[in-house]
Amino acid sequence: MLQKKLGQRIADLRRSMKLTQEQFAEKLGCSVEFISLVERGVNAPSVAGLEKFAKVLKVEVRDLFAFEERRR
Amino acid sequence: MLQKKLGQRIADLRRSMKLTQEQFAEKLGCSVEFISLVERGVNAPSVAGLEKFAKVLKVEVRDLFAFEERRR
DNA sequence: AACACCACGCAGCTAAACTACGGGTTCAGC
DNA sequence: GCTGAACCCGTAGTTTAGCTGCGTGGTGTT
Repeated sequence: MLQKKLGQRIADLRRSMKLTQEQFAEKLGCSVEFISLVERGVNAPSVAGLEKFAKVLKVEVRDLFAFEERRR
Repeated sequence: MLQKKLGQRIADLRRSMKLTQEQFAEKLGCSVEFISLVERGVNAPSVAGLEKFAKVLKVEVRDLFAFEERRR
């Protein structure tokens, strides 16, 4: 379930950067297929991978999990 | 590098809950050795693992990465 | 028609997540 | 100065899942 939300979040961030999955994959140095898996929540990147994702998306790692309740 | 900080953070949270590594492992349903590896930054838990860690530590997943610069 | 973007299944490799055992250190208390 | 609790750390092993590649097919747009 976490993976699904994480994927959604990543897809949203990618789109907000106006990147296609292919361009995103190139910047990340990984395959397009993997991006697809991650965004659909089938797979989740490793912690090392999260670091790369965050870097390309220009956010902090913890922001990738910022879908959790926006309390306060 | 991320793993090291993550491990530190997890160790801190565990101690603040007054748990030994052994008690922590039991609650998590994993081995003590793995806890040690994670806290020292040798290994990082999978995303599914992060979910469990967060649950036991009673924090959100993103709080596990809340060591990043407290800027602004 | 053709192309861009993406979902999705299948099959595979390999790195790393995770376990088990055993020895060694530090520190507190008795 | 022994004992036990809590932890580090090395080695070696199993299994999972992170990640790739290829191929198909769908939708929308020009």
